[in-house]
Amino acid sequence: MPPGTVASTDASRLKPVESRVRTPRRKQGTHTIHDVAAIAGVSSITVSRYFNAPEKVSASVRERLRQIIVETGYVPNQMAGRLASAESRLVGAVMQNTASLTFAALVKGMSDGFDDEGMQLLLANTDYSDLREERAIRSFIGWHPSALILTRDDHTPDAEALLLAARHPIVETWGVVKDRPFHQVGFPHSEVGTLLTEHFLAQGATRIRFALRQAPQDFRAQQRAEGYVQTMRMAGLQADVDNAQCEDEYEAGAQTIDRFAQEPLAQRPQAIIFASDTMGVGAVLRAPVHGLRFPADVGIAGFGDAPISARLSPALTSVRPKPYEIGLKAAQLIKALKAEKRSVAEPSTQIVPCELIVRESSRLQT
Amino acid sequence: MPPGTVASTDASRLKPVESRVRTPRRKQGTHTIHDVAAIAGVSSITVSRYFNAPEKVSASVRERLRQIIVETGYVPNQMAGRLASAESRLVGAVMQNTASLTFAALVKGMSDGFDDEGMQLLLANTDYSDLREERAIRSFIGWHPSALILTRDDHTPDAEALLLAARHPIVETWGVVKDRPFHQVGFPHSEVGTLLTEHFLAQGATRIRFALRQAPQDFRAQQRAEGYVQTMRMAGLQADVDNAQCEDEYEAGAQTIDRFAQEPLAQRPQAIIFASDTMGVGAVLRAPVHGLRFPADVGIAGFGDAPISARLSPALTSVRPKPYEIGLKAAQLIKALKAEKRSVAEPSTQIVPCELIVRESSRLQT
DNA sequence: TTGTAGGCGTTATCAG
DNA sequence: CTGATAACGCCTACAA
Repeated sequence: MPPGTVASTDASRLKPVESRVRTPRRKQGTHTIHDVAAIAGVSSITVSRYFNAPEKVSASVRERLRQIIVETGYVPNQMAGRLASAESRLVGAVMQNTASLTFAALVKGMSDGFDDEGMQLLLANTDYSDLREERAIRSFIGWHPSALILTRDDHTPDAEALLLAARHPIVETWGVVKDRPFHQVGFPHSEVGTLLTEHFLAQGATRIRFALRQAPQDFRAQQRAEGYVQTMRMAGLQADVDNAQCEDEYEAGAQTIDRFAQEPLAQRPQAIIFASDTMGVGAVLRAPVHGLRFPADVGIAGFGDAPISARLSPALTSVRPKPYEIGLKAAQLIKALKAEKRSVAEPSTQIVPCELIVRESSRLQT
Repeated sequence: MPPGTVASTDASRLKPVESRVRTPRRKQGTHTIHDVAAIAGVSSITVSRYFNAPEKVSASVRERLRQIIVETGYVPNQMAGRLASAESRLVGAVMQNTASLTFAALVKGMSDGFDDEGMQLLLANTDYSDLREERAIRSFIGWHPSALILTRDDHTPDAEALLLAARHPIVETWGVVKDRPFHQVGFPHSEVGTLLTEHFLAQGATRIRFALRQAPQDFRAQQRAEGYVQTMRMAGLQADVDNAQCEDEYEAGAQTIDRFAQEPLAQRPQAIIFASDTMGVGAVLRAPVHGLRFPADVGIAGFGDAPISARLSPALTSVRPKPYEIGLKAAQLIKALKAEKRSVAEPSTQIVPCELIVRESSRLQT
């Protein structure tokens, strides 16, 4: 029935004829599925099937549609399609700091993971603010996403409630902690502290320091420190956490070394674990000022495996996380859940372990 | 009218009662605007106005709705809203390599720029492939985005055609080149080559080399080299482009220095411009092997102002691009275009200039 | 393999 | 300031 025509049923006759007064709202310039169908002389559902289940369309019709679609440049309207099917194929990802290499790699992993399947990634940045995270979650929920990917586990109470009420999978990535009601992909950050502490313990060190930068938002660094503290305690040794109060991370590492240089030789730690490679690099670059050499004067190590770490002298021992793999696995998990339709049931935990990369900086000469 | 009830107008009586045969498709569990309206005893359009134009709703109704919305946890379905209003509030961003710091900063700028306004960012990664870019553009177009942000200007012919036919703003970012039919925000990469070349020319250098890494995808580095070549020609000097054939960028810079060290003193250039800071850093870290010192033996400079560049010895002279600002300005441009509704008309070009950061590595001692 | 009818949840339009 | 009605463009359910 072409637009503008009114079906003349008995019912329509009951009303005055001015019933067709509304002006149509159709945006001009874009073709609809009906246009394509009309040109091809088929019904619109056939065109729909051409896109969503081509095997159900006969080869001849399929070929005709292919041509018409190329000629007209028709692209199905996702808004309409997703509304009708109640399946958005949109995945919301909420990042703490899009600009950091780690989160950027995470995003790339997700992006690559979703590249097939026609899943699209909705991205939000929060700058470590839980309130901005809540805002982002709220916005995303309006899009009825196929899944939400988060990068922290300490949400605001309102956000947590929203997530618990959600009807789609929630995946918390990067860190992994116990007893969360959502899927998790990543690794426990405390393990990093443990790994590095054990590395030095195994070499016979007893005085090991952990150098942290005061940055309340980065609770992951705090978790790494906790792993260190616990491991030291288990070994019957005293934990020694150095807190640098410095905006700049390189400078924080440098200041840690400045303080170290002031200490009497006998009291100095044999090893320093930096909360991040950035701090470790800052330390390596500052050392010559004090005539210090690593690992001769003190063994050091970091976390993150920054590209520069392997190239410094001394090369910096580090723990390498795998953010790209984590992003990729999160995407794969979501695709698998979607395929199985067991979306929300039994949250799973997937560990993507870090790797200890031992380099010159941590080889204690005992 | 609760679902399932049929209004018994005269018209409905004319048909047999089996008129309500279809099963409703409503997803259970989510509230709709009608539910909220029914509870409040208003019509659904009033609820719509509560969200989109609250000032048009009386204070008393507004307060009642606020409560009901909190209680029910109602969130408007964006899919339906955007379909009806034909305004998606979705912006598609196509990045070449999400994992690089530059693109990550670009994304953060956009994200921050759109944080208000309820605009959402759809992100795609292409790994420098123009075919993947075309795919991403095609997917995004189905979402009828409010704008598309791209990070290259050499699209496939099909992609270019899609973009020209698009009814929303297209913004090409990062690089800026002449005679494009779209908005552009960024800077001409050739200018970077010019800037650095002039920096050395001004210090009296006549033998200046440009060190490039063979990486066909990174056509921006090529553009920087071209700026150098042109500036040298204008100065009546001979261009001298060194091509490193190396996957790793640090190593490429190191190899450039290896080659330099082999050259007879008299023939050596007085300055080397690296296509990127990464190469420059590789050079600085390799120099001690050859007993070379910058700038005493040769002045060097890079591009990108990597965080480490300022902290090396010697500190590396660099040209600092402003990816975050570029992303932010692209977002602001899109918001402005939306406000003015002059979406596609007269493409604009907005230069976000780079900054030359002169450090020790390039101070020629003439 | 193809088609018909109507719903998905919202907003534009027009009327009070 | 509030409401009735009909789009928006596609897809599910059912029918042939």
